[in-house]
Amino acid sequence: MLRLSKLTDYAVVVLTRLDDATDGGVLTAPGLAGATGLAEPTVAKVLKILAHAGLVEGRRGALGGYRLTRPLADMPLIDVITAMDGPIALTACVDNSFGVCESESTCPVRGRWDPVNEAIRRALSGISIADLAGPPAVVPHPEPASPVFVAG
Amino acid sequence: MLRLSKLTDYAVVVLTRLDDATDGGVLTAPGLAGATGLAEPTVAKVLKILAHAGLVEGRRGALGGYRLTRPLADMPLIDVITAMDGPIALTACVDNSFGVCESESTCPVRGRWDPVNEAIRRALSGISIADLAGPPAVVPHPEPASPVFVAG
DNA sequence: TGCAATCCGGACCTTGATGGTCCGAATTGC
DNA sequence: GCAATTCGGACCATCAAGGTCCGGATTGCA
Repeated sequence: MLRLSKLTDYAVVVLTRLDDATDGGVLTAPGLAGATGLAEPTVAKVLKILAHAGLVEGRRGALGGYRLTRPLADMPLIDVITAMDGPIALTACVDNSFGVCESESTCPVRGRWDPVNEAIRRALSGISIADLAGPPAVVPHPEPASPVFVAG
Repeated sequence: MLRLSKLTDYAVVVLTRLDDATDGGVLTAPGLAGATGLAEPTVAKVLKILAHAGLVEGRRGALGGYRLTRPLADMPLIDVITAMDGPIALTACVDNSFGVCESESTCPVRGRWDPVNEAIRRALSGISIADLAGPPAVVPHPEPASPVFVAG
């Protein structure tokens, strides 16, 4: 399905929420859970991963919480995806691990996925989280009569 | 991981192999399995899906087999991915299914993934299977000194 | 100094999709 | 009529993702 994990989706939601109160203030995991409507342990898990990647900063103790390390406009989407889902690699045989593919000797596309990965990586680098949050996103109900579906 | 399924990878391999003998001749599933080194039922499954998508054409009976419906240069990669993995949609809440997201009312990125999907779709549309097969792919061993264990 | 709030790091389990296999039915050429 | 082959579906095993939970460490406050 060429889908990225739900955690990545949650991460974007959490980051945008975190941006709303980044004026020096921090937000706690339960607070973010309440603001986003997501389960508290899930939000905590997302925040931990994001903190590990350096996208957010956690402060322990009472009055602790999380805050952004940089504005969302300076945070390309690919950073979040890489943090949550790992590096962009459509196929396993594209990295430097040799010898793991049993049909290596007969594989005609060996190493040929690189430009594809590069194309996607480039497409994703030009989009920031701020672009996703965009203008105070109040998407008007997109006309339920029209069959809008994003087929490839 | 933003990965596509192995079946898609197999499909590209099978298609390129099929291109080698598309001069009017057809290739059987067992024949392709032998040529690619993949398991026979797996190849058959891939071919069935590709045939259903119209990318290859199957002919039954004795002397039957599969053949390409068009040259690989006219077959964009996105067609194969769509056939094998379904339509490109990074997140579930991007399609027309409304009301399935429990945090729909509070989600700040609602409908914001569309440009991302579009960017990826555009990046993938510009690459054909022929580009992946590329020049008679004999990738020069990039690591001659590394422990090369050819598993197969 | 003790207590409460909060993050941190990991283990754990469930669920769903994926990968892979197999079988019977239909079709075609000899 | 027979053999070869695709077609269509069902079936099962495996694995990663999604989600939950717990103990420990850190910080601020009374």
